[in-house]
Amino acid sequence: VKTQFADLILPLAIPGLFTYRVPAVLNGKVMVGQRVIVAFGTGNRRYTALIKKLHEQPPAAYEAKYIEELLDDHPIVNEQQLQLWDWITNYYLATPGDVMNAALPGALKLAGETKVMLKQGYEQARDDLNDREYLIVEALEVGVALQMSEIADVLGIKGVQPYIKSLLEKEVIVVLEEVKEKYKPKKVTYVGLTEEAKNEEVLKAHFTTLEKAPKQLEVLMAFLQMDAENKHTGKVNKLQLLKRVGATATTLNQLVKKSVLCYEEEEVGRIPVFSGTCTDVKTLNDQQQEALKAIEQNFASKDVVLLHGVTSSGKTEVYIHLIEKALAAGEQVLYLLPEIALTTQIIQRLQRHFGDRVGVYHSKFNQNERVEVWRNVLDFKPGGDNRFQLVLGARSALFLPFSKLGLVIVDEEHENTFKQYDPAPRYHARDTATVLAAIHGTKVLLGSATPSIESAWNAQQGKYGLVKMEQRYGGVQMPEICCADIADDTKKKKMKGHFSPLLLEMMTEALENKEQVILFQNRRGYAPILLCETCGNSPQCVNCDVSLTYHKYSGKLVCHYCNYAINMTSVCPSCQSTTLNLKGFGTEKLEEELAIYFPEARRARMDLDTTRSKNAYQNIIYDFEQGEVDVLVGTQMVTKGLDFDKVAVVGILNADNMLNFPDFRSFERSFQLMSQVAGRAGRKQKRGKVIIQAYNPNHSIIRNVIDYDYQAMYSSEILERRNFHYPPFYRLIAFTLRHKDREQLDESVVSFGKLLKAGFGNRVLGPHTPVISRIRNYYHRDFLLKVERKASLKVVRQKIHEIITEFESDKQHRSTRLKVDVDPY
DNA sequence: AGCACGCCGACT
DNA sequence: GTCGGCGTGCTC
Repeated sequence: VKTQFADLILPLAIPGLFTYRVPAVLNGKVMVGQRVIVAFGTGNRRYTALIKKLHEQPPAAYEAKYIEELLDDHPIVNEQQLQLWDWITNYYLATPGDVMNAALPGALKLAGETKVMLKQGYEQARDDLNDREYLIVEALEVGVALQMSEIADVLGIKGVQPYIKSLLEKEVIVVLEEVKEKYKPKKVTYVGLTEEAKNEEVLKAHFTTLEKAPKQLEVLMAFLQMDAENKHTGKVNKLQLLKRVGATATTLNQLVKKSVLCYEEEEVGRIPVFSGTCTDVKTLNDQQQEALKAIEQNFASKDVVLLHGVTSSGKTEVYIHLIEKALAAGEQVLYLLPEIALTTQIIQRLQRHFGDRVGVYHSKFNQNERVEVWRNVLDFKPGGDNRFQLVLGARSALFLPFSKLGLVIVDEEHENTFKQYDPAPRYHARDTATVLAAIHGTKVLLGSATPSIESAWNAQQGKYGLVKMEQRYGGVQMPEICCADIADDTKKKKMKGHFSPLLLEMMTEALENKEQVILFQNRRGYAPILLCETCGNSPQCVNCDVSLTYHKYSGKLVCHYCNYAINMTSVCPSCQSTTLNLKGFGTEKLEEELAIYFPEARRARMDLDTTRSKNAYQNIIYDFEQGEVDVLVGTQMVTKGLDFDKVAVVGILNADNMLNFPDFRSFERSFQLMSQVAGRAGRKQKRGKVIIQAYNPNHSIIRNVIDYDYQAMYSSEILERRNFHYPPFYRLIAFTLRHKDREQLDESVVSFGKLLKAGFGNRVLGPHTPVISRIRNYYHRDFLLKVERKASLKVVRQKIHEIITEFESDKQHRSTRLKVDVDPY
């Protein structure tokens, strides 16, 4: 038998794979896609690695280490996934380890904890120890094994390694390499009759003896009753039983002690089983019917179809029909949504049709729940009755172990949250989804009311199919949008706080009619900055190059980049004068002004600060839905996933704010955001109103929003993009250099710039100092590379690799951090 | 990423 | 003198 070798992906940001030797006992048992435990690096730390390739070539240049343990009987990652991982690694210039880290749920990556404990007979070496070694021994004498970090705490220093090494040599301690399974199955305790009590005579006898213990008798009776209700399965949920009787576990334990009842544990899923009944899919109206037909026709010749349908045109119902067909064909479906649009509303709607076949996967799920979804998707059997055959998820759901995808839907396709910023791999879920679909030989449907310029362009070029839905469902009218000129209102002193007379009037009317209002302000906090009128200074973050933002509820000035915070002050820190003034405003301030002008209205605020806890977001939406709230103030979050019937007015407080954002996408994004919030207004009975407040009401984008003219926005943007070499005509790759020392950074920037320009000439823009030039004490500089869309990506990638290698080979730049972002958003 | 090795400043 | 800081190189 030949010795096997395995090329492994390690969960680290190191390029390439590592070859390990398969021990004889595992020969023939190992498979690609299984997890193994290996020692890696000088410290022999244990990692969970994944088998990428098996072969029989012993490495020539080094002696391979052995695989220590095989964790899975069957692969947990399939061939299609590995193909996708490869594509992401290459396209986004990431490492295999980066991709593995993004793809595998944390609980599947076992933590190798190095612990130490005292060795038998350590006392002999006791006199031979220095102070620190003695301290370690003393700490260990308590009897528990300690982690390296715990020992560091005991000593109060960082580098404990030398002492550990010395203690090992003196044979005072031993090292334990503990690899812990992180996933813990959830268990439920059931109660059943013991074998002897199943005999009727014995049970009768128990009844007699228990007459003196009425509470126990009551529990036993309840057990028998519940068992009968359960159709005599012989087991009853312990907690339910206790709840029914109002007894404590002590009573039940007595019965167990008397061998009447016994406990048994059973593993259960954490994800609740859908218990409602499924309803049939709804009949589609004419527009939906046509759209469905058009999508299917397009799928015959195109891999991707863009469904451009106005807000509440009934896109979801079209999706449901397509999903139905794919599921009926025994295939899996992936339905991607931006995180914030994944509300109970949409989940319940799909569950109503597809019941238990719906699975959900997003970032608010804990690690154990994620593993359960993963395993369920992995266990998919074509043609079987499968849980999680349809997965509704945020971008990371792309990485689930699908084996037979029949359809991928990317809803709200234009959303920039589909792009992962940090950490690597910096992938775009929409673009990755098209690759995933291709691997599975299936189709992608992109949906949006305001498609991204890229997708619209692809559709126009015939690369994607295009299907439109232009009417709102049920004949609901589009809201009337008007603009308030707040420059003029300010000049004439007609503004009340940040409210224009027009907005105030509309809100008053709506509230009088018991209708609801949504206010959109794309900035959280109370006021962005505190400005000193005397010296012009404003309190800055000590770690980042930004002004601190005032948060009234906490009485603090907070940095939105690193969370550094100081107490609010009434004295200028730089000139000691008391002429401090708050400039600009955020959601919190808006909510407060609301209390002044609409004291009667019930208010709620929805932004990052109010939705940190798991259910906060759902609760706010629920309250608003139930009419418990009259005015909802929020950031971007209010633009998504909300379908309300009573919203009469939507106010956009400061449109210029987003239009002036220094980014080539700011017009596109402003159009999308404004159109999306506007879509929240006016449902069944009445035409809604949208007020856009702006200093420049004649801005072309605002006009486009008012006229519902996507096409005009698209045309002018396409022109700009073509002229100034932006996507979709050019591919962008952003490079960011970071360093704690500004001079070192500048030196690196010069060298890197030279290399980049030597390779790509005038396609390189920069160096450029970002708006926030320092974050968490690191200074930043950017370069932007624009390459022609038709240029060979392989060649570009190769060149970039060479440039980076050359740059990093110069020791001078060792401590400069370089980040590469392909298709930055 | 994380660990070891090696070279320089502040304490006994 | 040494302890402990951090820059540099390597990991199958």
